[in-house]
Amino acid sequence: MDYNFAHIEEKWRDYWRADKTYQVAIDHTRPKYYVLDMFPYPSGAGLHVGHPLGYIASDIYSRYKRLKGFNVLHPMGYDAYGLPAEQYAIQTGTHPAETTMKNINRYRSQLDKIGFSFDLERELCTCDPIYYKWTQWTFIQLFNSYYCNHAQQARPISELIDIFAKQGTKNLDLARTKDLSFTAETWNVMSEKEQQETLMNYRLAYLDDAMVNWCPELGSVLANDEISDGLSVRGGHPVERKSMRQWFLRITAYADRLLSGLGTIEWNESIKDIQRNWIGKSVGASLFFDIEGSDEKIEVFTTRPDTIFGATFMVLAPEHELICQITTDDQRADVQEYVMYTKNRSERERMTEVKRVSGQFTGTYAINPFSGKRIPIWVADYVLMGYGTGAIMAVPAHDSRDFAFACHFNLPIIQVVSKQEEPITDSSTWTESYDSKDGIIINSDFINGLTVREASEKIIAEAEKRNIGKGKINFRLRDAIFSRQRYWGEPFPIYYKNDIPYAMPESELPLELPEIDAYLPTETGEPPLARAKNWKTKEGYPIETNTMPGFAGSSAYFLRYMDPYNKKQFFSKESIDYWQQVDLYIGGSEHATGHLIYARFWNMFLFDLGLIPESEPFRKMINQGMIQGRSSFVYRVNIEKLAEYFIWNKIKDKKLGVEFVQNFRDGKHKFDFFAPEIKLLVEVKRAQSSEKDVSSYAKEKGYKILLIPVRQVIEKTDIILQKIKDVIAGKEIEVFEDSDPLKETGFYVSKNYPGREFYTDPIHVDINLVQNDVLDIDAFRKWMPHFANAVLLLEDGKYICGWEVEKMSKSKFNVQNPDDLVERYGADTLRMYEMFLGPLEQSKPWDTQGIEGVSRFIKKLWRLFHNNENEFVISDEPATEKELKTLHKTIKKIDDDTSRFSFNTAVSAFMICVNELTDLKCNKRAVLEPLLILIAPYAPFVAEELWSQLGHAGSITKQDFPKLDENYLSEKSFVYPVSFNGKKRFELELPVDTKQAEIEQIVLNAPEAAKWIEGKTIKKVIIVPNKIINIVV
RNA sequence: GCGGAUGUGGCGUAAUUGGUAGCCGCACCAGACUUAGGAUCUGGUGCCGAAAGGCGUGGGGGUUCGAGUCCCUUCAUCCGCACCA
Repeated sequence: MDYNFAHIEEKWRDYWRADKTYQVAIDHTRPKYYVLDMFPYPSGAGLHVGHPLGYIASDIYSRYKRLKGFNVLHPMGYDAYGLPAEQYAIQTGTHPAETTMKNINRYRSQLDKIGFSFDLERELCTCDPIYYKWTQWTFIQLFNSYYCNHAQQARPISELIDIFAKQGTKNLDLARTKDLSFTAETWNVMSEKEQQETLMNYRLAYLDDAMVNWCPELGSVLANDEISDGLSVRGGHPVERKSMRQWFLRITAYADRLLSGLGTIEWNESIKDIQRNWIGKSVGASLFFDIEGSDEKIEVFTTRPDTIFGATFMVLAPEHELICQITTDDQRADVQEYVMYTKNRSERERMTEVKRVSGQFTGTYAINPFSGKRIPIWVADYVLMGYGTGAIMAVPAHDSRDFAFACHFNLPIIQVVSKQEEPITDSSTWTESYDSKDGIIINSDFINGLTVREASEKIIAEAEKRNIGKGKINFRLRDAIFSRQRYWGEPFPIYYKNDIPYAMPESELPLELPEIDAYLPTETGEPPLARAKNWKTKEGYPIETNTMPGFAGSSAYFLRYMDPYNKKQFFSKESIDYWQQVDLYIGGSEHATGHLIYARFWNMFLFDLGLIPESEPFRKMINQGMIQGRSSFVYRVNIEKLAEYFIWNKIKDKKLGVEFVQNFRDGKHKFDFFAPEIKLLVEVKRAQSSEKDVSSYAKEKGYKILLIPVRQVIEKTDIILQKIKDVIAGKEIEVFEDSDPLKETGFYVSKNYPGREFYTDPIHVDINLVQNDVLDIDAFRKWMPHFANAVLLLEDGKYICGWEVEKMSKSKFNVQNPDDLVERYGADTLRMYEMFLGPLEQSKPWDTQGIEGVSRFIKKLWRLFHNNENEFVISDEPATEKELKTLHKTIKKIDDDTSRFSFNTAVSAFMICVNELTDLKCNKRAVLEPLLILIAPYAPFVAEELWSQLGHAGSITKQDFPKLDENYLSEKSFVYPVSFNGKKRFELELPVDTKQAEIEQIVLNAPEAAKWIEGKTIKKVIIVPNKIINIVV
């Protein structure tokens, strides 16, 4: 047995590199297929076992597609801009590029070990100027574009300038920041500055003042997904709201297309749902309410215009601009106090105190435009300024939040929707609102008797007629803040002339990231780039000092892989025409509301420019599950005591015929067990320190002694018991010495537990076994069967320290490094094991215990080709029917499973196949050659090696997928399960072409059947040919 | 609260249209070989039962000759969003 994976894998890694086996080029004779992984951010911790899961899957699929005759583009690169490198730079002064390159090199070598079939020539890196030139270029295109809602398309801003000059804003429907309305005359007399400011209202990349999440500690603005519970995800620093001038991308212009596009792509429904939710389209109406004693109107957005007659008050968000104006003098102090209170309430408090009702009456009334009733205007922070208009009409009868508010402040509740078939109840006695849209309108004048839907339509039509409102669609999606006050990101190709931002000429790209002396904001709070010397254009104009966020570089990288060295274009027309779009994208679902939305948006924009043929970037996507860390809570167990009890219970259990005394004391010595009849001392020892002492004492007394190193207790119980039996049987034994009892104890020894004492060992325990911080002993024994009969001694019965199962991370000390596994088992084993773990899309805890099975499987495969002396033994004799049946069954199964990404069952099929061939002692070339091709995508190294041993030159990856011959699969007979009343009772083998009537005859007369039929009448016999026989009695 | 997903042996899992529940692997048990090897091989292994047999896919109910699979209901866990009007 000599499967030397280390040697084999090194050999083929070198071969692939030298041969450029995986290099691809445009080839019009073959269909293309583009398989993409989400490229990694190369963190300092290196790759962990969760990373390769998706990469292995995509690699198997790529290799599979190649065998199937496709020209496969399968590239890899690095998402190199990111906060960790910058943080490290701030702390140590190391240039982020240096840290990043170091990490990339580490990642590359780690990936290389696993045997991925990436076209390494196409590797890209987002922080490389030849790459980010095109990130900047795309930004300029966004800056120079506006969005026409009418055409549902991005258009050049130059076109808009012409339109403004001719007709102003008349008849235009544009994506915009604010509603502006001006004539051509007004436009034409505007100054350059005014015109530019106006254009800013329409650009797809624009500047605006915005409340942002400012983190003083990091000196940076953070995206919503970079914040959790009011603290920054990185570092956990407090985050506050602050108004700043920021770059935005007008992603909201694409809200509808981002939503409808989901219908055209093969993505996991749950990801689509997350995106739908994130975009948050609501159809409703915008209605205007008159304010008593004011010329102003309050605009509200509602999805339930049908309930307008039930609106008994209005609520404004505390930031609403009209509050100051409309508050009456006697309420002013209270309202101001309330507004201040909500302002100081942190984001976090607001989130955690959702249930708490608070608000303040302004003293003013509005007029319900339909009922004409006076309704009070309140201020409350359950209304958010960021959604809709920051004002609502409150319908307490049919909205739970309004209901809670009305109850708290004792405001009237009017029912206007009645569930059909239910009597109308007194709404003042309600304990909850009726929010359902299922019902008939009541108490509502001209819409009475209509359904909710009909009433909504009628109200909207009426409002439009009376010019007091209109139908409106609202989105939850916000424009993306695109500025970061950081160093380590793409600089904006923007300069300021008279404070007006202009795009730099494309010919000056890339605008390279300048060197600076420190990676911190300046004293005055300017971003780090403000430290750069001469950060100005040739003409001397200052350049933007913000940099782009992480998602900038990752939003279109998949296009650049198509033509990574093109200096003149983002990508050539030829390459985009050939590669089109990503056919299969594999990555984590955690990017659902970040990267995956931005990439779609970015792609749609490039589509609008006519640069790419598909408006969706990723045709099909698969999200691999998270691999979670295991071992969570750490218990300290007195391992010697544990071993003693364990052995003691075994001895009692086995009834050895000899009485043992527990804890035998003799003078200064204490032994764990003593059998007086045969003078046997048994001592469980952790270390060797006292062994000599003990054994000399035993010798002196004429006792036999069995010293058991602790680790052996658990692992070698049977052997130990055998030893004891031997002694009882009168055989002589020697003192058993273990060379290094401390080295491995059979438990996981935690290096991270600081106060480890001599007698104790921490044991990692599965978190599921811990409830309310206390270990479930019974469950623990089941989990670790070694302890089934042992008494567990936990210190205080409490956990000592622990952490929860969660994503793998370095900080949790449970990172599993794939390198170690490759070193120990080989890359082929790692690859197959990660696939064998379970369905690709499922989250699963990482557990290396099962890897042995896969390792054995590969050795078994090797042994089909080699004898015990490791000589290559392959026969050219024709294969038998049975062997061919096994082969073709496997071809079919692997083809099916691989094509539907069921890699775990494919691995299982390989195991079955190799088991069967081993049983058949098959070493026929005719069977093993096709099998090797089948397995090559899964275990490429060993496949290549055996392929070359079979005498082939060149790589196995260039072969064709074996052809299935169904003839070998056909069976002559079928073993019918025979059931009575649906319960299987016996089996019956019959030729496959047996007629139904004949089957019935045979079954009913079968001797096994008599027992079940006896004394009963047969009601029915169901026969499904070659499936099942069921007899109803 | 809303949306989505998942519940099958001691464990990871399998069962493509409703048709033999538990494939494959781990762990375990028994044995062979062995030096008491982190190697290999053979057999066993859902639960209860000596057996016959019974019970079994989170719980309850239903449809069906037949349900892990379909329907209703309920519980638990995980993920996403979360005062979105």
